[in-house]
Amino acid sequence: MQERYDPQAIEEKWQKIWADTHCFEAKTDPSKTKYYPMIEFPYPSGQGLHVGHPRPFTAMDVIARKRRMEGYNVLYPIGYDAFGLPTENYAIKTGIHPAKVTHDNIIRFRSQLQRLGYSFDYSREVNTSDPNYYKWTQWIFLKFYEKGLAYKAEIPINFCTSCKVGLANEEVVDGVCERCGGEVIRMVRSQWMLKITAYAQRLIDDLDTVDYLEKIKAQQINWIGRSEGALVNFPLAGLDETLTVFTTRPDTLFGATYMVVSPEHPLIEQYASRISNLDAVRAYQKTAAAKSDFERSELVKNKTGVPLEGIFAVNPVNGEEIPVWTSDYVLMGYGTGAIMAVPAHDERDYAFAKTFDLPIIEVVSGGDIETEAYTECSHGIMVNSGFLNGMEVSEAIPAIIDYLVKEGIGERKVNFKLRDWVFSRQRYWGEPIPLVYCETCGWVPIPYDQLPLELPMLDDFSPTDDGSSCLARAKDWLHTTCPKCGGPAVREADTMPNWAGSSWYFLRYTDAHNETEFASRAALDYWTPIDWYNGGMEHTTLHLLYSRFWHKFLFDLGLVPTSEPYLKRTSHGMVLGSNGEKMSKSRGNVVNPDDYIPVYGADSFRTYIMFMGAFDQPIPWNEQGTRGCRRFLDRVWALQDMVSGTGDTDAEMKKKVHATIKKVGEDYERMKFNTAIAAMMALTNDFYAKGMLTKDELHTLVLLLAPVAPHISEEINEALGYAPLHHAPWPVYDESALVEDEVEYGVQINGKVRGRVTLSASLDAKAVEAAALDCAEVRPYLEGKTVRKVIVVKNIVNIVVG
RNA sequence: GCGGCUGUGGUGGAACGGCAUACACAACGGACUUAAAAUCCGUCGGCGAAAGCUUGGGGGUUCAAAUCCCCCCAGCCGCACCA
Repeated sequence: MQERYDPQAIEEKWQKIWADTHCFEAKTDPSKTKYYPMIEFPYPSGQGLHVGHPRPFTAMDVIARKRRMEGYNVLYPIGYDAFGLPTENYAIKTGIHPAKVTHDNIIRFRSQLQRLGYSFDYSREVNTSDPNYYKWTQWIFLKFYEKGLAYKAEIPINFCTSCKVGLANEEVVDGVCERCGGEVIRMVRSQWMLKITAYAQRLIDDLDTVDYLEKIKAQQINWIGRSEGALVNFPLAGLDETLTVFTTRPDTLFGATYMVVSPEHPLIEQYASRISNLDAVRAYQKTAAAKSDFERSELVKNKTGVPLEGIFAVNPVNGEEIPVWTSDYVLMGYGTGAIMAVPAHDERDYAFAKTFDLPIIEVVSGGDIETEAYTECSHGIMVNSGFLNGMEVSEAIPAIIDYLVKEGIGERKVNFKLRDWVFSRQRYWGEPIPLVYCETCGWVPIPYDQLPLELPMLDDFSPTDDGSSCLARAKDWLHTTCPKCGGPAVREADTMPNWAGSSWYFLRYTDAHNETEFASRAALDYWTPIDWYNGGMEHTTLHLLYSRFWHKFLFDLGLVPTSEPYLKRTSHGMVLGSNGEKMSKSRGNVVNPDDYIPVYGADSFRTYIMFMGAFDQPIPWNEQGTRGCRRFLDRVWALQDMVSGTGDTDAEMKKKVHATIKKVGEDYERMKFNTAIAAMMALTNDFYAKGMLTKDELHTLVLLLAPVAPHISEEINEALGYAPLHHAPWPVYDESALVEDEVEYGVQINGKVRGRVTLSASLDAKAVEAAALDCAEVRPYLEGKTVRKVIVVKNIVNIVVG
């Protein structure tokens, strides 16, 4: 008689064995086939792990453990994305140094992870805020600088006029500062940028070479936002100057009745003296500056704007003079910051023209421009458009572009929504940007052999009055000498964004302790690319794109062996609070796994987090379910007392066992963890119904269960007398055991199931059809009707009558 | 607003275009117990008198639709300085 299932004792025992034997520490060994699964490393927040973390961690632990059982050399690493805003804000509030806060949080995270029994290789941990790590982040940044892909630009930041601090978008709530409710303005600062747009086309094209979920590819493609069109130059009346616009619809050029420039467009400053209503324009610019791009495009229905009185443009194809307006629905960051407005065929322009009573000229027939813009863009017929008249839109586009090129008034242009990456933050808790500014030499990089450029130790982390990070107050650190000329120089006081360290951490895992390179070529050649990367859908556009960009850059320098970092990318749904809302401290609905492990055990917790719902869908936390999974593991444990004999109980049970092997293996690969667990529950129920099982059958069950609930599986496996199962072979099903000799057919009349017949599997379709027609349950439905057609497919017979 | 996704019993969910509701949770009944808990065994979607109807609503494709297409409604995620 086995003792009662005691998860605490079992889990402690096996976690110690795994740690003592270093069995999950990966060894670079080219004689073995590697497998590199990865999760997104966590941000070590002060709240510790919440129940959302274990969902992806457990999922990939299942994959990692299954791969080991399949004989692969597995690297399943873990690290900490440790720079960032919450830690810095906590430091400002408490005066405790962020490095200390981070250190303590990481200790807590690690112990929580270990208690969940993950098969991480803790010997390769990375911490992005460790100088030995960010030395290489800085090194890569200098490579970007060296290749001309890091540059300075004037970009607005959110600035709280009351606390005098630059704010993240997230800290601006309803247009005011989240902390003090003060007014937030957009203040232009000179910031470092990374030229991700240089890689836009390759970031789209290379998606064809990787196995990402289609929705992830779609998100990336839409975010990059490639569109083909033309640049068109509009001369300004009476000035030796043209206003250039980007348009995807050059075919509608004859319908352009006015132009709009963004409130930040340099044209306004350049010709300020000619604008007769300058006060109104200035006032409008000020209002627009307070809004984010997001707010601007959101308020699409109520269009606002001001004409630039005194400035007119000339439509280059028909010589018409048209007014120039400024409006905040035109964004400086997209295209040229100016548009030609064709209200008849663009919804935003239509709304604007209606608001300000501007002319609307139809140039594509087929719509009703009295009521709405007609935006059909392929088969409409051109009208009121000179030489384009009579063409379909699809013909008119190349025709007008040829004309523009020939006349020297425009050119073909591919445009991307993707913008270059603003890489400066006015913060303390980030990687220092390793450049100095010298009056004589300009921006000068710090020599590679002087990296890392460490953050200076400070006591006060609050920002300075002008919005610079507190580094600007560390005078001893800030003032230095120019590495080039030896003259006085000032360090860059901005730091890098949190995204920097997470853009290459997967490379460091392959060789985490290397002091002379970010990773050795041998380690990179063996371990990269990552075979399977799972993460949140919320990282699909930014982190995923940024890290692919860095990887391609390193590939171009010959520093990594592949142009894509991840072969496969999947995503998990968020675990919501029990009220169905996103878990957050402010909502008070955060659930911590620490509350459940002592009560139910880590295995029950892991099983439930995988069982609770479809892995790719969001799901509210529900404590009750953990109890159900504990009940399941109790029942598995108690199977030990029902073991009798070896081999198969009987042919019927053999079929069930092998069907379960097949189902569980396939479902793990498809990330259908919930149905894999349901299948193991069902098999367990079958053993109970039978009242017995063999030793081999129990062994098979614990092998299947091991990736999800490794501790209890090891314990039962050991009690059965087998060697530890974390490298035991994954069970193989016997196809011949699955063959059914009878099939139950559902018999439908016109698609509705009316009866069923059980027939030998060897019968052909004709015989099945005859048996179905003769079935007692369906005969009444056939009386007085003509059988028009009978379809026999799989285990369905559909009889069409009329 | 733009982009992506989701909608099935009291609840979480299952279902290569092929018998809707597997597996659990909750509830209820029984056994065991002085009793309770635990455990084990069992019942369990709704409406309709019935034929039947029923996968957010409406249309379509198909022999067959939760699944594919179109429109609508509701909700979730992201939107570039949260990570």
